[in-house]
Amino acid sequence: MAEKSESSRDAILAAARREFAARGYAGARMEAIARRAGINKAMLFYYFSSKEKLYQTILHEVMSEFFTQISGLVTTELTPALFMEKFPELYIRLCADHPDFVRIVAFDLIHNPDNICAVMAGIISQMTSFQPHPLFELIKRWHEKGLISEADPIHFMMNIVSLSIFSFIGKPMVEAISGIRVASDKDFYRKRVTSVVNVLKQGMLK
Amino acid sequence: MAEKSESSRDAILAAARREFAARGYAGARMEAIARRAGINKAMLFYYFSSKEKLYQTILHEVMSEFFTQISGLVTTELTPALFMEKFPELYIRLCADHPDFVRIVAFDLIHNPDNICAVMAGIISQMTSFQPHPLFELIKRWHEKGLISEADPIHFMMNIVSLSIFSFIGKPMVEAISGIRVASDKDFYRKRVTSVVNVLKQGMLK
DNA sequence: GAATGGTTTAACCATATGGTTAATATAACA
DNA sequence: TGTTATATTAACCATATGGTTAAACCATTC
Repeated sequence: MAEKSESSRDAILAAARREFAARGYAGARMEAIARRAGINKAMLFYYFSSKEKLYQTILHEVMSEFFTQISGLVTTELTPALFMEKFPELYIRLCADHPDFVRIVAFDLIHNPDNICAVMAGIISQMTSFQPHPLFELIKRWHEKGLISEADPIHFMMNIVSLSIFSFIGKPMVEAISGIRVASDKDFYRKRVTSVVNVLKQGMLK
Repeated sequence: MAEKSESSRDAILAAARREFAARGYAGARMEAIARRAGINKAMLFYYFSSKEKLYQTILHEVMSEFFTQISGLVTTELTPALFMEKFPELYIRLCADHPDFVRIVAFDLIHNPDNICAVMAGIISQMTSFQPHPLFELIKRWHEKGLISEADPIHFMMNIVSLSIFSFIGKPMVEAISGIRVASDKDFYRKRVTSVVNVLKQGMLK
């Protein structure tokens, strides 16, 4: 019985993730989530008392996954060069493997930044393995030692994150404008990593 | 009377732009648009026969503005260095001046890429002053001449566009993670331009 | 000043949608 | 086997929402 209940809950979460990713919060339909999960709509409200609550659960799940993965990076003996290699590598793979996550987070960043920022802050404060402040201090020291050219850690990170993530949102746009369609997504993202790492190391390493 | 009609139409368009940007297509309410425009809801349907049509009008308007501005760039005698300076400069200013535009386009890129790509393609094909294919050919030639390090024009453009646009979506995220709040948006985006231009020129120019 | 044509409104309508209820099925356990 | 707690469903409900209608308003023209 516990099994059945678990499978229902999981089915709901999986279906909800897809639906929210595909249509955004306002566009998502509880009915559609139920159908996708192969259950009755009333079940949704049995397991999750409201649309809002279901959404927050998903959001939390998604963000946790991301931060857990990233925390693995920062523990290493970090050099700027290593960081600029490993971060895009990890981030681009992560986004490519979980396209739904990117859409959900991006949507919330655009339309509900306060909420998602609160969720992030909550997750970070609960994690013992990853605290961002030391990372930003480290970046500052890298510049003081003359290892990197960008003095402001915010812009340093922004450059890395931009190059890593944006293609997942902007790819269709660049394709539409250029008229060039990338042949295979897998190849595209592999090439993306090398291009990003090159630009970063050449562009920000002193 | 023509004045009054024009002002109603314009009021609707302005209100719709704000509402769609704030809540996305599905979350936007025709009622709310009417209220924001200071008119009756029925007026919306008098001027724009449906929500979908109103949205498409906005989308078209927004994209046209963008492409018109960008077309001004490409006509110049273009060198890679010049391009890497002027493009981020223009793009970041444009996005900072029209935050609604960014949100609308980003939303559609995430949830409805086919539609917005079709709109883009339509606008480009109608413009005589900007055709992207020659630009992409030019980029290819820059690499053949040994002026830039990235061989693939798609990734070359992707790097430039990513660095220019992403901060408008990701700023709250980086702020939340770092715990650092940027003091003034104006200063932030000015610094953003210099940081981006530095990375690009150092990172992609040979 | 009445006819004309675009503009504006209040009052409606049909339907979609988040959410509820009361009853049933099912497994576990005493 | 009867009791209990959880899981599941069909049928509802209230409200929100995109869209409509018919009448009024107003400026212009004849």
